[in-house]
Amino acid sequence: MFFKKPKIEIDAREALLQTAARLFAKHGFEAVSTRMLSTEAGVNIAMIAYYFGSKEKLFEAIIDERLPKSREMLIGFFESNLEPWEKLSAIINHYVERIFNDNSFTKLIYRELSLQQRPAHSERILNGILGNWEIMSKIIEEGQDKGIFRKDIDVIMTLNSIFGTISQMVNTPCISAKVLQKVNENEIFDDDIKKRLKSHLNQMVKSHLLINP
Amino acid sequence: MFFKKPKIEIDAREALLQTAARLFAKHGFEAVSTRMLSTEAGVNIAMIAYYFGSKEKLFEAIIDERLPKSREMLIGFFESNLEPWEKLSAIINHYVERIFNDNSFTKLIYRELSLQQRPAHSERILNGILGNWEIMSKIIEEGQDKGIFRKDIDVIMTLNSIFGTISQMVNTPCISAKVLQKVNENEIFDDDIKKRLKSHLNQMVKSHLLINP
DNA sequence: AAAAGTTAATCAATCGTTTAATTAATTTAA
DNA sequence: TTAAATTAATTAAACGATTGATTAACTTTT
Repeated sequence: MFFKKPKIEIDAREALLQTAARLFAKHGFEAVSTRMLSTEAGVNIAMIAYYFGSKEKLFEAIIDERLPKSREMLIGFFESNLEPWEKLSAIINHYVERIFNDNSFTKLIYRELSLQQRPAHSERILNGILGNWEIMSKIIEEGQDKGIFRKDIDVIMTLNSIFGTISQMVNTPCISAKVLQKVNENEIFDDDIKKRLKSHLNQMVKSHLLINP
Repeated sequence: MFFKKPKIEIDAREALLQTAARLFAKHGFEAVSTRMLSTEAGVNIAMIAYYFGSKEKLFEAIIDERLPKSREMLIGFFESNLEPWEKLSAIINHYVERIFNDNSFTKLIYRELSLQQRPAHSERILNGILGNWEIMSKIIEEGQDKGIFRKDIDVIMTLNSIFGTISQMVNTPCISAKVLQKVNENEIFDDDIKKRLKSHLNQMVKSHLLINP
């Protein structure tokens, strides 16, 4: 044989992780049965316990795998030599890009925080998010120290608005879809809307933060 | 007998409606069993089927009861003789007041829209919200026509930010609580934070919308 | 007497998890 | 290099528990 058989199939563990992230985001943790999950992933139901211990620990594995990536991005911009506003703008654009590419994980963690049913999950997620907010806060404070940003703004509430705007698009795209008269909810996540969201967020935060917009 | 025995106890139907709204908001629809619900409401489990037909129809009854109230408030401000900005500001303040008073219903409908598991529910909720957004849009357009509001802003994205900011506080108060170093999540919903949220939203939307802020 | 409301018990279905048996892959020993 | 031994991976079947819903008997109200 000249060519090895290409290994297209991913292993059971990875299949479970990916399928679970997608299904949990779509239907919610409780609504996804272990049977539905294992069938969709194309593996035996016992593989959940074998690789993760339980359905709940599978959820935690998803969180632990994806949360750290967000932090790396933020630190990258934070430590760059961009001006404060450029840093903030770059981060906003990066977040928008990400959720338009794949919003399942964001949907997942926001709903988990909203429910607060599983303290272990919430704790993990909260610690991750807290670190991100601290970095964002520092950037805004940096801009204030440099005399570029207004000092009479509420930093935490401003972050609430930035992430609130984004999560509104992630968690209830059906509203925007209906208002924009799209037939299908997924039509929301196209290049046109992405551009509009970026432009709007930048414009709004800019006029809110900058002393000389 | 001079005095009738005061009827303090609410009937089974009302007890189920109130308890269900609270529990669904806290734990999610799937996580609330009919046994947990009926026990908490202090009625027999069979009362759910007797009064509503099923657990799902009980959910729909909650929606149909509360959604119309939101519309009345909006129309009231819309038809008032306030200036566009005053209308918008009053509505924002009203929404903030409401969620700080009781956020369970808001939490409920946002999670339902996020999940989109039960199309009948989503449809009901969406129609209600769509009407609200249309009224808000008209107010903004009214301000634009009067030359008070900027014309180069994205109306729908602006509404996304307003409601996104509010729903961020409703759905993930734990983030704000952690950032603001509150011990308990519920400490977020106090008068201080309410004032801050109102002030921030007004300030941000004002500088975003008004030509002469 | 009729209707409305309420009860405890039970229904089949599904839940997450576990078991014991079997196959596949890897390591060890000759 | 080969065969045996060991470990890892996977399977179908079953576990007890819980799910939403229903039944028929009973009590209260009209």
